[in-house]
Amino acid sequence: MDEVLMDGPVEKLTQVEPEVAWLDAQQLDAWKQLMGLIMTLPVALDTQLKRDAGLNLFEYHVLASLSAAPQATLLMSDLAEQSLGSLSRLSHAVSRLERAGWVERRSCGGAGRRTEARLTEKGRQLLRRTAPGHVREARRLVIDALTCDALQALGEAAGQVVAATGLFSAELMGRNRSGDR
Amino acid sequence: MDEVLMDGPVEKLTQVEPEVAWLDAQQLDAWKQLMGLIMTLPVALDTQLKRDAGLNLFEYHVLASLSAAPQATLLMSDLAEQSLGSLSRLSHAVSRLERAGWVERRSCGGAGRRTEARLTEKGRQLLRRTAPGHVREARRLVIDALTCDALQALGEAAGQVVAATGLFSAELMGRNRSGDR
DNA sequence: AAAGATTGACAGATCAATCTTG
DNA sequence: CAAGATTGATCTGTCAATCTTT
Repeated sequence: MDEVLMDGPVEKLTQVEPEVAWLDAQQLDAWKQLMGLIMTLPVALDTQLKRDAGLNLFEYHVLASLSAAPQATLLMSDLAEQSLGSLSRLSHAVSRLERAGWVERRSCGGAGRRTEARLTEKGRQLLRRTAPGHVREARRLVIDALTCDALQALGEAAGQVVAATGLFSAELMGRNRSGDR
Repeated sequence: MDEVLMDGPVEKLTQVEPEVAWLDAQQLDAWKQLMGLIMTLPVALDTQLKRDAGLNLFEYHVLASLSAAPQATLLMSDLAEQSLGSLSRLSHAVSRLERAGWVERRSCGGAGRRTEARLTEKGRQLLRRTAPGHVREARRLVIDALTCDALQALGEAAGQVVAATGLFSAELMGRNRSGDR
């Protein structure tokens, strides 16, 4: 079985492509496991949350980010960063959450069309009810499935990948380097 | 800033919930990095593939799985497993790929409504053109962003998470345990 | 005009229902 | 009828265009 996934086509490339180094067997194996993770874990987490609370993972993150903020309130653009999503994705999500009565919007002064989102009491209650089941799933799939060291290593590596994408500010994800604070 | 994400609400639970152990600071940090990874990496890979080849990551996996199979042909249900997706998701995806002329369906005898998918020559060419850019992105974001050891650790951990979800057969993901074969 | 946010059209995923063949 | 696959409705995310406020 000649894999033509990441170790390259069998035939020589005659492309303009500036020569890529294909992956060796070890790298390829790690890559496949990682693809398994990203195709699998979000689905599993979404499924549990949707079943038990009618939320998806992103919406959960939105509620959780708000609940952690002073006044349970955050500017939309800050909330987007905290929740690891685009502003557009957030805006749609908040519309849904607002419709359900879990979040409220409030436009506030300042440059641009500044808007704050606030977690309602009803939203806080939902989160309180939902968190235990979510944590249980997190433990089952990840935390308790790995040794302490393996979990640390996973976290470290994940952090470096996120940094490499450049999609979210380093400070946001920060606070994990060994022994600080 | 009292986080109410995974370390639990500040107030005591008065739920029927059978007591969950909240995450400690280290676990929480690893979890957050992991969430960063799964919200971030698929988006980055999809973006590159869509821009350069009009494919998303799942469709790429479908083509790649076929190209690695004998006769570049696979039963739909086997292809779904190989590509890490549901049968329904696959069916929709193959319809698109077929419309574009990259894959062909062919119903074949046997129990149920057995159908084989085959990579066309045109599909193989697309994959050949597309692979280098995808590998380059994989290197940039993951392979070359980590030390060799960190990558191995990431792969190992990812494999165990996939196993914990139970979503894909162990044999499928297998072949990575230390030193076998 | 620039920052901040929303919108609508469209592509893709999921779920439940349905179809097909042995 | 059971295994295998498809379908359609519905929901979510993305992208580009647009709106609003300073």
